Amino acid sequence: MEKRQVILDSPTLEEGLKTVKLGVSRHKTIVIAGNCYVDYEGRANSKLENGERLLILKPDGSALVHRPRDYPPVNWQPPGSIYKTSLLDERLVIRVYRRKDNEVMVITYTSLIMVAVLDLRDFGDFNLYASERDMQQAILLQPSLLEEGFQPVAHEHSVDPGFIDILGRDKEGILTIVELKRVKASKEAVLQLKKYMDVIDLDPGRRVRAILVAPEIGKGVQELLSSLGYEYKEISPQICADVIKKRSGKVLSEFFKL
Amino acid sequence: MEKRQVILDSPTLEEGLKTVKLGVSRHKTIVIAGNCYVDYEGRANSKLENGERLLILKPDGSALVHRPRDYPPVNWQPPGSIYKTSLLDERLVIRVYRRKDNEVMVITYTSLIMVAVLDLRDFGDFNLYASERDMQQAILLQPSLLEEGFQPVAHEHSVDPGFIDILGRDKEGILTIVELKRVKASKEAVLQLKKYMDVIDLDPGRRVRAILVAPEIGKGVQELLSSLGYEYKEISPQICADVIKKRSGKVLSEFFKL
DNA sequence: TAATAAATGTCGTTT
DNA sequence: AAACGACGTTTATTA
Repeated sequence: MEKRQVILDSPTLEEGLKTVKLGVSRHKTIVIAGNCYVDYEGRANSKLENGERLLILKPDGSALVHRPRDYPPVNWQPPGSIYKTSLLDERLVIRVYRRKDNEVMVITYTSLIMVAVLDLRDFGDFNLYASERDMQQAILLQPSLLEEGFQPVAHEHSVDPGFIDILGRDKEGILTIVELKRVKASKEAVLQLKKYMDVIDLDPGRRVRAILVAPEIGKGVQELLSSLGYEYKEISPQICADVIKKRSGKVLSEFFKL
Repeated sequence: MEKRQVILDSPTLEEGLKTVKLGVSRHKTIVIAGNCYVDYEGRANSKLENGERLLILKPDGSALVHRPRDYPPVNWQPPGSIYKTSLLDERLVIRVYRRKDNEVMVITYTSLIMVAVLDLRDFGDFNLYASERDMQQAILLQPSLLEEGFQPVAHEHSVDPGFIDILGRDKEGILTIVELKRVKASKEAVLQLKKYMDVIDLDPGRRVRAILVAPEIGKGVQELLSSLGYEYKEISPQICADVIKKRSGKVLSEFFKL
């Protein structure tokens, strides 16, 4: 079996160029380390002076320049970019161009520490739990999570300004609007809820409840919420994830009983 | 001079473990490629099934798992995480723990394509131009950019709900509130402006102008703006960046005249 | 294409 | 520590 990667330790710029060109043409994932500077022009402009960084070029046209610190890349291009490599004035120049926003990022290497062309095969599933979507699912599966007697009527109910996360009726039959947040509720969340109430709660003769669901709420936000006559219910996304897991398990075990 | 990097092509898990441990203890930047699965538990939970990915471990405790596609990492930890590597059941396990939020990401490699321990030296300056801050600076340097006769009075003026980007007087001496956006103005931007007007424009006998500055504005947003009696002025962050560049040049040349 | 909201958002600043 | 807004935010969803 032929080798699926080419890894060069301290290559010359010429060797690096040749290998990068090969990797780009074959749509491989390329990792480059070396001394470089980076110029970016597009929605903004930036200049990164000389230093040693990692560059990752992916087959889908996304590119990342990483310093040896920080979580976000210092410079980047989202997917769909086009790579052009060349040797100019004793420098390896990698131009990453993105048509959208007419953006260009140019990485200029003056010396190379490593060039790796990798053929990464990745078809594994990725699943994320405890998202806002999961909170919605959990309450739809087990409405008592919100409160006893709650009955969902609709979810993602389209109203003028957007979508109501959950629309339902409480045990008294009163129309109830539910807004979900997977993180501490902000003033924004209350305003979002208000926006929906402004179009739903038009008839003064009919009472409508508004409930903000979140794992946490600030004092000021709670005050704003109360001043509008809205309510807060503490539910964490993790608990929702657990509910889904249990319910799925139950569904599965019930399936096996058949 | 001793080599500043260790690069292994298709190492065994044992070799990989040894090299990664060395790199971690010496606070190097580590790049690993290989077949792995990833589990994350913290603010949310996730499971990434088997596949070939890149892992980057930085000396500051930030960690990134990159698939061969997409701009964002599929899994990650922000700076401040702690690495623990071990060999378990014929698998190289890298545990990345972050005290904040009690988050843990576990990458389990079943085979290795590459392990690179790099000593990246990076002290280069990074500068970004055409930020919202730059727009503020440009208008303060050259107020006519906003409109003829405009006179800034204050910037980042603290009022109850936050900070007014620029506060000034127009050529008639009328108090003017300016809100800056470096991207297309959204409804949010108008509401932000309204928030400030609600506390500034209290005296009906005194006229106060509100101007939203942005490179672009949507039709609906323009309507909302107009309905409130506010104004829109088109200015791009790029033009502001140019003004700053020119002005700095002018200041510099004036400096040399002395 | 435009608008809107979510994100394991992250990151800085200011109270 | 908490709140708030910027970010080259990116990304997905929906009208």
